[in-house]
Amino acid sequence: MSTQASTTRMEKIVSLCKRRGFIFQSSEIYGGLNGFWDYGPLGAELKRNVKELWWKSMTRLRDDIVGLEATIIMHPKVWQASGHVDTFSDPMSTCRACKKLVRSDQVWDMLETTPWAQAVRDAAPEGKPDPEALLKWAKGKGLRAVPNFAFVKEPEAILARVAAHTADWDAHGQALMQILSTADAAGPLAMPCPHCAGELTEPRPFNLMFKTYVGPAATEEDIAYLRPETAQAIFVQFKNVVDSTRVKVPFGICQIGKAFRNEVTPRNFTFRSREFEQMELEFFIKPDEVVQAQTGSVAAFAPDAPHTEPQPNWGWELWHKYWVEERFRWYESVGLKRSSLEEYWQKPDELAHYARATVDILYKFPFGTQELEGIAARSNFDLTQHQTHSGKSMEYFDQEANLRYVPHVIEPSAGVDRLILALLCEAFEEEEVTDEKGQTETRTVLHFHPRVAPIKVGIFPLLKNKPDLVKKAIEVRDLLRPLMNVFYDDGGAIGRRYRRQDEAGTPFCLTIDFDTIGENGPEKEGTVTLRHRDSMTQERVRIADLPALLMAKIS
RNA sequence: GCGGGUAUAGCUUAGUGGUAAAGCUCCAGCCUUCCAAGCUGGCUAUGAGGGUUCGAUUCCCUCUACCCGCUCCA
Repeated sequence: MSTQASTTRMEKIVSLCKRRGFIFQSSEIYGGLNGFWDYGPLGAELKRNVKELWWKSMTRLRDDIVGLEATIIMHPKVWQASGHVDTFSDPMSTCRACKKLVRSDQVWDMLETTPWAQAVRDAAPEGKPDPEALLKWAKGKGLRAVPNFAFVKEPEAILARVAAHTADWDAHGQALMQILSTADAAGPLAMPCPHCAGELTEPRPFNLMFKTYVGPAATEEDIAYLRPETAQAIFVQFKNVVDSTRVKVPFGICQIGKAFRNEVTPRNFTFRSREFEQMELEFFIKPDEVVQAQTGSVAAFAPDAPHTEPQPNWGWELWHKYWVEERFRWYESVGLKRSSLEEYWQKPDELAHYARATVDILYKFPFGTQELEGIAARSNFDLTQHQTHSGKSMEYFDQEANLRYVPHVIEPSAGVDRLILALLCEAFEEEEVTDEKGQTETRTVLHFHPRVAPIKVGIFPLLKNKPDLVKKAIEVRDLLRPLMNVFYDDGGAIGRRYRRQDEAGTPFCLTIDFDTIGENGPEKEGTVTLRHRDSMTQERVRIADLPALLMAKIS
């Protein structure tokens, strides 16, 4: 899809979301708030359905996973142990030339291995600049390699500043490098961009964690954070769950909940938001050594073998693979085609320091193929961290193996809001429809899987000025209402009402007509028209059969 | 945070330094025997703040939000 077409498609989806009440801008009447979105009536139903299906597939349909619902604000030490306090607050600089965003504290490290920076260091033995060598480089190789470098642009003027420098030169050449990077003699000293040698802006703090204060005093000691992920709560409560539920490794703890990140750039509608919801599972497994000791071997990965039935001799690799496959199956069950998804194995240099392997499940959004879920093999990093920081043992006693160990973990971690957006993108279609008169028109329809559709069935009396039809329609509504989300509508022509439900993604509509109330003979009495959203076909169904028929389709 | 673009009704668009226009949607009524029919009536808008001006939706500035890049990994 071209950029133009994909942007237009995305705009249409955003517009539909607002028009029909799926997603609104947060605080819209005050101008909105960057990175925050609300779900309207239809969106709220859609999201509830999705979360419910995930929760059900994790907890109720399995006997090896239990649920948890923890608080958003936790002890600040949790985030020190997890590493978030360190990794989520970086000073950042932007390059004025190439506009890249760089972590300020990594600039000097990055320059260590940069060829052009090495050339500059070569022209300054022991950190003491050699003006002739520098000038030669600036007018030759430097000019070709890093034309954005301030020194290359004005070698003579900056060399004069180097000569006027009276303080000591440091052996790493940082003082020299800063003078060479700074274009404005009157301004503060700059750092060079490791990518293009352009001038970097002043470091600015980027705190990705939202801070708040616990208690009214609001002093430094009261600082707490809104959780940037739900996973840590699971690790923190690991012991309590083990002690209270009789679970045995391998087992999982799952949680759905809000998380908060002060993103640099919220973008792409709800895709990257500052307040978002996660569905995370931490699946605890035996360390490979324990599996080895118990079963004599750790099963090796075989590319063609299915990994649908867990085995006692599985090590982390097979458990990881198992969860990747499970998660793909689940995405297909809520209506994302396998062909719309991609599986991406992170390269070794992309892996977080704690991860042995991470697979991303990506969805082909109109704005690009982007991550819905990451499935990480995290070893026992997190539990060990919390053991160290809290001083409390996170060891599990394995009766079968007669061993004590800190379990390893496989973490499938999904973004709910991203999934909702993917479902909307997947479902959205503008169809050309030709009517009886040969006129073509556009039918906007959301092809949600009935399982996730916000409204399951629309219920219409064919005509609203015929009390018998209305009365019967209300009876049908009351019959189905306790079982599923129904929408009763008697406004406008019947075709209009069908189309309204198409835009809402309602898979079924029922029309109560004169046959239903027995005007055309007893054999048709008690039947209604069941209209299907995707095919627009109709069938005749007995009212008495509706509950079972519809329940089968939506569950 | 940086660069580029955009901002008029619920949606899509028009227009103007002097009363803001239309289509669709929505609401009410009439009509209507299965795919956005018709008739009548109705609600609703210049993102926020400041400046220039007798007068600003229009010109200028600031802010905010959205879209596209840099960045990001739920």
